[in-house]
Amino acid sequence: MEFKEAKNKFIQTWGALGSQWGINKTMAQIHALLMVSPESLSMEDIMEELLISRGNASMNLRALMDWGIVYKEYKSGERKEFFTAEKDLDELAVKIAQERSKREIKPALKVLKDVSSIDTTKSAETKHFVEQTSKLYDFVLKADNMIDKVTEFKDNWIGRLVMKIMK
Amino acid sequence: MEFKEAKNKFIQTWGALGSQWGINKTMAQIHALLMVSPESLSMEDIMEELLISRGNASMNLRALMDWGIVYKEYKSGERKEFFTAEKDLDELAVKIAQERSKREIKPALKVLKDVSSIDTTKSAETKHFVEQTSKLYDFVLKADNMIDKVTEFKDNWIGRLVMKIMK
DNA sequence: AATAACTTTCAATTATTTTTGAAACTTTAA
DNA sequence: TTAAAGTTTCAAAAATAATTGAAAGTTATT
Repeated sequence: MEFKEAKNKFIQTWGALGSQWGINKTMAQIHALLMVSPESLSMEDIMEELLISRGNASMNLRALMDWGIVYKEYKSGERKEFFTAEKDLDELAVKIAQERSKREIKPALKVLKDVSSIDTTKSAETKHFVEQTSKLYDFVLKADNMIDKVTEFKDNWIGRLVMKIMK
Repeated sequence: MEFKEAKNKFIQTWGALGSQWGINKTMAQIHALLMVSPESLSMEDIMEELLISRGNASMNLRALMDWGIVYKEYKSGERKEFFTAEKDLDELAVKIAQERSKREIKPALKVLKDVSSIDTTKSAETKHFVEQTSKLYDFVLKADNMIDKVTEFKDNWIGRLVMKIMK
């Protein structure tokens, strides 16, 4: 396998993985492309490499910047904007986790809290419902708190110890 | 808010969350419904409650059973099949994680390994590519190993200690 | 072995999401 | 201040994914 083929395979795979996880294909592909580009790329470069339209590139670059995992760069003497990806993978993981927590988990938690707070003096069915949704609330809250803790966690000694134990 | 409204809100929210994470809406809704049902439900019950077709119910129940998070039950005297959800949340989380690992992460890892193994004696661009994809391979492998370890992890003492530290 | 009860399959339809492309907008340089 | 270079927006089109429903397939009962 030579470079061009490997690069394309990587971009396609990353795109497919993204769409299985609720991130749109182009967004994941742009990110993949920027990850393996030693130099920052212009919108033109990206459109050309991925064969996508200007609008598509613009919208997905905006989304990636909103997620905080792609940055704009200005080159002196150049008028256009260049883009580059967050390449520190720990940083990347934390940002993605935080963003998804904020957008998806936090709102779901609110609903779980609400629905698990209904008056339970009624039927057995209601009791079971409240029981289950309360458990779910606790569980999701715990999982979500772990995300919040990861940033600090990966820097302290016991964290590193545990990482080691987990291989 | 009374029971019926709460139940509906829960099912809708869980369905929406599912589709943001690459699980189809109906599949997540059926699971949600079974989670809060004290009794196991027939396909008929599920169709009626979620207003979906027989085919849809059948296919998504099959998928949930493939994931190992919904089980068939037979009631004596009844000819039809009843369904019930895994209600132990730790068990649920582990099964979902394992399933997604098997279906999505493992194949992606294979690709990462392949593309990061190309001949690096060529251009600087190639060197950078191999460097980045190798890092990614190590990172994803580590994350995936953590999933494999969670089952045992949650049962042993240091695991519980760390859980406590993480609040 | 025929029939009734129930489940699965899958081509066609419907719904949802993504992408395009051209117009509107913004910024910079002359 | 104008025109060129570049970017964003968004309605319409295309692509993708989910759903239906009826026919085919199974299994249990008489």
